[in-house]
Amino acid sequence: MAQNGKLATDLVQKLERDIVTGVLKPGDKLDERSLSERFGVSRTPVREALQTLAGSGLVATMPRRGTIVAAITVGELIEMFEVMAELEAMCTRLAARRMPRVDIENLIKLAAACDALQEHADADAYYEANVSFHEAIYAGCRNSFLERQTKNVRNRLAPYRRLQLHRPGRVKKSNAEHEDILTAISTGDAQTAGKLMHQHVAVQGEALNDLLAIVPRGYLEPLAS
Amino acid sequence: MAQNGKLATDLVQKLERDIVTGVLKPGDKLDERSLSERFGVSRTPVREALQTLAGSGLVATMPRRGTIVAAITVGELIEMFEVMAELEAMCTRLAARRMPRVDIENLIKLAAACDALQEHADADAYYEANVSFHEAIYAGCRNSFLERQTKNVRNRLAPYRRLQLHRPGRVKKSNAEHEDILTAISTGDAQTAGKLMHQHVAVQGEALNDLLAIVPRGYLEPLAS
DNA sequence: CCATGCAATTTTGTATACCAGAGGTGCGTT
DNA sequence: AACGCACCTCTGGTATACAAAATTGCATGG
Repeated sequence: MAQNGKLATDLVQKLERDIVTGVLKPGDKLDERSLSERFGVSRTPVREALQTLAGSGLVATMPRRGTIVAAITVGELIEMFEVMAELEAMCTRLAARRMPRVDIENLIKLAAACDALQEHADADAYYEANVSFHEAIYAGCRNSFLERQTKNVRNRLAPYRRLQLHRPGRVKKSNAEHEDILTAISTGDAQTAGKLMHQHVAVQGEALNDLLAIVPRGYLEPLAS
Repeated sequence: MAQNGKLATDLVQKLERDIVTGVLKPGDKLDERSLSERFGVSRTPVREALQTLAGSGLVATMPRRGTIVAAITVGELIEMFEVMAELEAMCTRLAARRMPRVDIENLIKLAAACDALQEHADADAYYEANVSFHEAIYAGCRNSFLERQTKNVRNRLAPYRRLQLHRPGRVKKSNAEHEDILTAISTGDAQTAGKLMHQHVAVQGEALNDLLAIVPRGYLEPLAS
């Protein structure tokens, strides 16, 4: 969407990856000079990149105060999960109505991949597979605007979502829910598919209280100061 | 969200207003040098402003080709209305559950204001009143993230939405729908309120075909080139 | 010893200068 | 006369230099 110069675009992607994958943590300071030295470019493209990231909500910049990786408050996080559940439910409802057979076949494979990885200890691999499954559904809604919007919110939640994978028994249950969603989509039952997906996502938001007990103090609210 | 310098922020607001109110039309070229001369600043803050606007989707910039006011294709427009209907429905469902009495009283006043203006020829005044009514509902959902998200989509649709006001009989019907939504919210019937709002918004999207007959050729698709 | 105020340093915000790429125009050739 | 190539100009992209503001640390006074 936001097409800037080549250098700036590269930076956006690199920083985005670092933020989403957790290399950069919420609250981390993003100093323009250090970044420009680290990537061997001047401050101008760095600023453009930060600007773009601020637009998508991944970083927050306060005037004359600098830029940090967006540190979402608990309240915001709950709000975002509420919206995320609805967006994914909408994607799923539309996917149930519009997804062509061949794409559903592919979706089945992706769900199977999640299943295959659930026993393994490699949380990252499972996480990736899970993302692929969900993104395939986004694509299935045949509404590229909705798809972008949903991916955007998901990206912003990503730094926090990783924390929730470690909850015991959740992965197994999550996979079972995938199955149910899949069959609902497959039979074209849009209402059921949407409702199931809504629960599937909302349960993560509702688990925020549990999650807070695990999170290191000061991790979620450094922006509050 | 995207906090840049003072000058750049001013520019963002000015340009945003010009775009949303239709002073700048979709497809209009936004030349950096002209803008910097016109506002008496250098190109740097202008670029930052354009960057921010690109992030929110109001303008589109192609590398080495310059920046134009976002010209949405008909397909995108339909997609966006589909999402808009859902977002507003969600706001309304939540508002029905969470809106405090005093805010509902205010909402009643805003609906009355719409009613009062429906006879007048002044389309702009009615348009503003209508926006106020809808935004009061956004605020009522008590989810500031959802509120921002919804306003953003509304802004991006704004340049096109104005066209649809002139459809005969629509204003009267629209006001009647406001009444129904209002009573549903007032009685806390979230499901009904949401459904009514969804229809209220979606009907505008469905009317796109009618609308296309009115729109000057080349107005909607200049981006396609 | 602590608090308050001033100064220096660090970092962001703005301006300007320079470079590279894309598009248009004009001339030459077929 | 038409098509193609080359050059030129115009616009965006990048770098650097300069200015303003905020934080921090030190010094001085209570």
